[in-house]
Amino acid sequence: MTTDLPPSTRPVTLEHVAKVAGVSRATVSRVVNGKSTVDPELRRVVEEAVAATNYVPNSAARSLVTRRTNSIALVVSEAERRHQALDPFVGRMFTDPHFGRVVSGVIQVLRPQGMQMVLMLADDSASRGQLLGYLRQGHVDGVILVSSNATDPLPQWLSDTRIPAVLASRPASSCPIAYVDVDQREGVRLAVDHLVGIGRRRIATISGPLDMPASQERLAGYREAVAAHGLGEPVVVEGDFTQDGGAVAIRRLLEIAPDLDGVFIASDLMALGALPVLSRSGRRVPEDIAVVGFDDSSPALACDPQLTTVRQPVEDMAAEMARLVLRQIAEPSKAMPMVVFRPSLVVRQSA
Amino acid sequence: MTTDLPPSTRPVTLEHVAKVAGVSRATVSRVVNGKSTVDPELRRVVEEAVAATNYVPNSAARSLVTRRTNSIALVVSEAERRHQALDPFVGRMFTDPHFGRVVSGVIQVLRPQGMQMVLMLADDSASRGQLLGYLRQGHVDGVILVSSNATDPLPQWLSDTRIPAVLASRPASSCPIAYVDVDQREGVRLAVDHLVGIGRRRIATISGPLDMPASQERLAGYREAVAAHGLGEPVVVEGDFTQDGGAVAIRRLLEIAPDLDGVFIASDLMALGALPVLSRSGRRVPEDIAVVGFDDSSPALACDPQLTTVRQPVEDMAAEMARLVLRQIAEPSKAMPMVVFRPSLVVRQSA
DNA sequence: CTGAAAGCGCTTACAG
DNA sequence: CTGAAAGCGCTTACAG
Repeated sequence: MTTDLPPSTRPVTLEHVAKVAGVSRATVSRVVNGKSTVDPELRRVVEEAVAATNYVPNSAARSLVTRRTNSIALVVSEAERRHQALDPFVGRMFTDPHFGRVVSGVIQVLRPQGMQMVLMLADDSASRGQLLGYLRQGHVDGVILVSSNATDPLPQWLSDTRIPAVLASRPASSCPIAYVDVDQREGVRLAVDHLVGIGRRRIATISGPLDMPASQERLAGYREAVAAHGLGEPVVVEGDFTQDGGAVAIRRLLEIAPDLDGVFIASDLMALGALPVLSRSGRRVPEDIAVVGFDDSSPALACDPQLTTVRQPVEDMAAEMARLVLRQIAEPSKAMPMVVFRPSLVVRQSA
Repeated sequence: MTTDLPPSTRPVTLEHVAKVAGVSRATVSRVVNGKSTVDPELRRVVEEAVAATNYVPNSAARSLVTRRTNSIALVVSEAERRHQALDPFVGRMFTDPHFGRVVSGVIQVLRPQGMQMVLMLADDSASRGQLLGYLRQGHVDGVILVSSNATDPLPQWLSDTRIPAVLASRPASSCPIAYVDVDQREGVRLAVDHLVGIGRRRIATISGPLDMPASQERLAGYREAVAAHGLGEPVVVEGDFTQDGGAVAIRRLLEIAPDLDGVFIASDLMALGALPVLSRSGRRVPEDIAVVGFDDSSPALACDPQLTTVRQPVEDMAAEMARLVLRQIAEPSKAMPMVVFRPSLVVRQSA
């Protein structure tokens, strides 16, 4: 528990423990690694020596021979930023609570396995190249890729190199790689069904950027649901997943279709931008227009009224990603599993 | 750029490159590590061989001899959760955008140095013990500690073990360790000065949890500023840095001092909870009560009206933390630097 | 400037 | 079940 050794002493090695226990290094190694083939009495002696010396194995030495590092990379991949000079800070995605939930879910399963997570950012070709070198050099045992970039070459590269890898969503272009995703269409169906259930008939949508697969899926889900309920012409405005973008989009929507009584907004953050516009236009939420968002992120609670929204089980999905890499590491196989989770609807005040 | 090698081939080693270049391993090593003492012609030959073989050094082998891992740990330390069963997910702090900004700032300076960041969570004594073992085993070269835990033993442990380390804020109990912080009092002074500047005289505060040093400092700053302006009795309610807590606190404040015309709220999130209460009580913001928050986090923009708030240069502070660990790693010294940043006031609509 | 050799701390066949 | 020994891939005095 405490650190008894003089701080600047050389680290204790297997050799040292072996001497204390009066056995060979091999035996100490076996005990430390929990191999069963050790005499109980010897095992006890060794364990005492380990405790007495405060021994901790050197992981570099271990990695060198086992070719395992007990760590996986969580790679965040973003499109290249245009105005680097104006915005010197990297990794916009890091400040997204969604990212935090992914980290949480991943760490949750990694930790009990003694696996560590190294966080990497790939946001231009230089960093992507550096990343590949890093992976090929075997610095991590596998990778989980969270990409916000529709034209990301990483999924294909990962797939080519056969490094154990899992994507946080369906790859934009089909490529043989494991991934975890949520059933986007199902989520939107939930939203539209709910709106219809509370009597809405004139239901529009604000989509996400349509170069992102998730946005495409959500829009498709909207169209399907509207058709299924015989709701007439779909009304669609494309948004950009930002708060300001939500405000702009809802204004356009009100111009196009002033008689709306329901809207599905493809992200909570856009809904957060949209609500004040609605309120200033004299429309009450949910009485005049019912609003459903997507994500169940913190903006949903910041909304006034609080947002009814589609929840993805992000932590569960992240945990599953971790399990999938771990499995690939343990037993490399040709199988590229995909796991699709079901979303749920969180009903609050806005619809 | 591309991966020409058959995927399952053995990795290329120094040995291999040396053979191709017709030199010794030592020479290849020197070239790869940029040692200047190599004949230009030989260097060229080696560089070609490296490129031709697609050589990447094995980092475990390198670490084993250099005793450097080229990685640092970003440790998030939280108090133990009470209702583990109800809340199976770990690392609440990860979803805080503040954390994302720290990651961003740290990665920004680590990356050009080829250093990696491993993310670790310490949230109970088991994980703290595991962490210590990990550090002593030399798995990382240094650590940056972000602690939300007032009674965290980690700063002291880190200080005892002499591992290069930097804290993200002043340690709760004084202990000799480097840290970076923002001048909390100065920030509050900015807020109160602004409120006075727009004519407010009856200014209260909602503090953070008073077992946290940052909360104590902010409260002290409030008291100082109120005294400096001769504003009469301080009016204080303790909050808990949550949205709901903000709502509860503002209600109490209105009971205690119904004639308030200004309030400094020690976090934006609490302000987000407070504003709707104010509005429902019939008070307009900023006309009747001017509100200033702290953090300039996303809730500040989610507020309606948008929040005037104190901004900490979080990314800059995080970058500085990274520089400080790096410096400690490069030249271990007794000096335990502390760097204090100046906050600024972001004026929006609420005051 | 270059190379032969030792050594970093571990794991793992291989004998016994 | 246990130990002696080889070997993982690199860096770095040390000679030359």
